[in-house]
Amino acid sequence: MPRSFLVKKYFSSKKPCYRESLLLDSQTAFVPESFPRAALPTQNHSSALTCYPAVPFTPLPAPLSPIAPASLPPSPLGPLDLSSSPFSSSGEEDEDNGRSSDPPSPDALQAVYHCMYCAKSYTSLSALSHHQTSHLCVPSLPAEASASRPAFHCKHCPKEYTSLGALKMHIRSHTLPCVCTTCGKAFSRPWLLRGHIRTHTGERPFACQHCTRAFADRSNLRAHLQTHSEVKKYQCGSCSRTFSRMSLLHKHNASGCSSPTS
DNA sequence: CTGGGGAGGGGGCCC
DNA sequence: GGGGCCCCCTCCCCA
Repeated sequence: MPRSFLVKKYFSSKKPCYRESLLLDSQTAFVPESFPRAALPTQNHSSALTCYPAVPFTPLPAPLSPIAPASLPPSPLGPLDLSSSPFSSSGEEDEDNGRSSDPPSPDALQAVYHCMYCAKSYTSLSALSHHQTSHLCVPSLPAEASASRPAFHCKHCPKEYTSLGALKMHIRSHTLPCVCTTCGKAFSRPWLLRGHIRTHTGERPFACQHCTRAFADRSNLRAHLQTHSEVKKYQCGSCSRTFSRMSLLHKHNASGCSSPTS
């Protein structure tokens, strides 16, 4: 059984902002100044299913603009909340589906239209309408608001979605159409299969710039990069100790954090 | 017990 | 609308 069907995420209170987290992870926050930025490979591993090219690593050219790690506010739950830094003022990084390349949020302008689900305000009705649709996939909708929305139910599990596309995507996790020709293991998406195939081929296209290690998975490289950082991404709210992984923080908390704040 | 690597899944964004 | 890709997250296992 897929592991993710067993346990859902511990902390999902904040909607992830990928644009923001990408900025933090790969550009600024979690790489101490003593380390240059990691060279994450660009999107050139898409052909792993059919061939296994040697992937060159092109260091990202963006300069370091580090946020002083020592000044990071403690965050008892999950990642350090760097969104509260001066680089992301309230409302500036709108959670408008992560499309932060758009003009600044209307929050900074004269807001006229207020969202009925949250505190956001917009200067145009269209912007408000677009924003409010983002609430319609949230299970905690007001009943009267969700009652008129179509619901697509998964026939394999109790989950339901507001769009057929989302449901189809979910159903793939049940049907597992991507099958490894080597071992027969099935996956929901092709890129998952590609990552799995690397376990057979030994391909490790994601190399650490700080040591000789290489990884088959970008997420694992990212986690590994945390080990090179003196200030880890996840911080205990009680003892301010930092950890490279959320799971380590969970273990730390589960074992009973008795360390006084130092 | 802790830290880290390996493997994998889900949701979301972009093209 | 679908596919590709990304990020976040989790669990398992081992040193």
